[in-house]
Amino acid sequence: MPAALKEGFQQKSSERIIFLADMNSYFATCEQMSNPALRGKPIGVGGSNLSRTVVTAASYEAKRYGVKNGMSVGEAKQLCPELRMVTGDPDKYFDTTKKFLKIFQDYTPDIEPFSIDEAFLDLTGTQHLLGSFIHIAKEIKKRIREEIGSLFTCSIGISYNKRMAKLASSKMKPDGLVWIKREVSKEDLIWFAEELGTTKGKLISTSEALKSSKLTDLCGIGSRTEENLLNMGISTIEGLARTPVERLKKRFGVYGIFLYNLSHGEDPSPVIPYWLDNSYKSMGHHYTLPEDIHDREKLEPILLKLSEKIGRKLRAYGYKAKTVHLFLRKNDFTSLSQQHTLPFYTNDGYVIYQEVCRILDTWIFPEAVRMVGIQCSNFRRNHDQLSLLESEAQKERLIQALDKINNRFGEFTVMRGKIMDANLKIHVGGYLEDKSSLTLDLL
DNA sequence: TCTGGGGTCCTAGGACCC
DNA sequence: TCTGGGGTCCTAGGACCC
Repeated sequence: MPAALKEGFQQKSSERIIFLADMNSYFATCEQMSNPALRGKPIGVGGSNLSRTVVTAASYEAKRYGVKNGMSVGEAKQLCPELRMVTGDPDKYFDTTKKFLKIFQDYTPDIEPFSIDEAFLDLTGTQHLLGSFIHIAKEIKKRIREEIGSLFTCSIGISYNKRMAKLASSKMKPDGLVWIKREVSKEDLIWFAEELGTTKGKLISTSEALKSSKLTDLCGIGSRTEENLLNMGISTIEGLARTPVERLKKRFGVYGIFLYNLSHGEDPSPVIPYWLDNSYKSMGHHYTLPEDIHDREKLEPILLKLSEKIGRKLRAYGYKAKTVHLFLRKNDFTSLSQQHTLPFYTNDGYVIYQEVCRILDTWIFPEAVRMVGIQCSNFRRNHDQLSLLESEAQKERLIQALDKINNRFGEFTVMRGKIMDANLKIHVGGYLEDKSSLTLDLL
């Protein structure tokens, strides 16, 4: 092996090196780690109401039966009768996410979390410091197993831009290590095999990778765009790549240029480190009702609960919001949706709730509601912790007190009277609608 | 087999201001 | 009284991701 090759590929100096690390069957593995009884078993993680949910994440044991993420529980159980459904616990997953991001930090500060279970790493220019990229990828895999949990595996895709790295990571699941390079020589293949050792992985060229992929395998092309392309007579990535960019621009606008680039394996978008942009643009909660609701009175306590939850999240992250968005899904899957912008910013769940009610006032209440969602947007950073007005200040102090209690004892230890009426959760206490006085009735 | 819950970005049209 | 054009804010809706 020539010494020059040992150093790695002859990358053009302008070429970037991007990793996408994707945790495999993430939620399911988190559940199997925290509950040994679930290990080695086909499980699915779903929403709070397991009869009206979909499988958010299936364990690999379940995937072997053909269970896929996004499948309804009924369908999944047909494929795999012994499938065990577990209600998801976002806080638990988020804690684990923080752990693997911390591992990544040892290799580069340029980390862009892409979702709760995957992140882009820009390793451009770090090779001489850290050794070959294959070595880094192998080490990351090893450390995740050793430091976070033996069941955790991740697929790592390496390429010269984000979307190709993403495609690479999807080419071998679970636990794969795939590099997509513009061109692959015989020497490259030999070097790669040697570096890889016993680790599962492969090296493929861009053209090979694109040829073996469907349009929707590319991150950024969903079913609607696929349909639209099909109507234009484009059914493959090759077909898309042959289409004049002008035609795509005419049909899709700016998005057309993105599609054109994508079909050629190009994606100029930078890795944006989390420390440059960790801001939220919106926060919300959706809730699929255990049973359809037919009248407004039954829905109100749930709306209040969702509003309070958003308020707490806004406060936790130091935001105030100005726009409130209400969304109802009827049992026939049509929906009602409206947004209102307030003349001021708020992080008070009750204010959000009141605005939701004002929207509701303008609607004829549907016959049967299946799902309800509230979303807040139009944020401002909440620098002034306490308002100047004394009544406002009092309200804010109360909210802070509630937050403290909730943070200590878990969500909804303290709830407003109305939430208790809803009988949604075991309640320990409540406080009166008169927000100037805090009354805790501890049972 | 009836389809969850958390987000992101973009476009287009209307209101309003200067 | 009529008119143009730019900028911003707001709402609705559509697409995408995991």
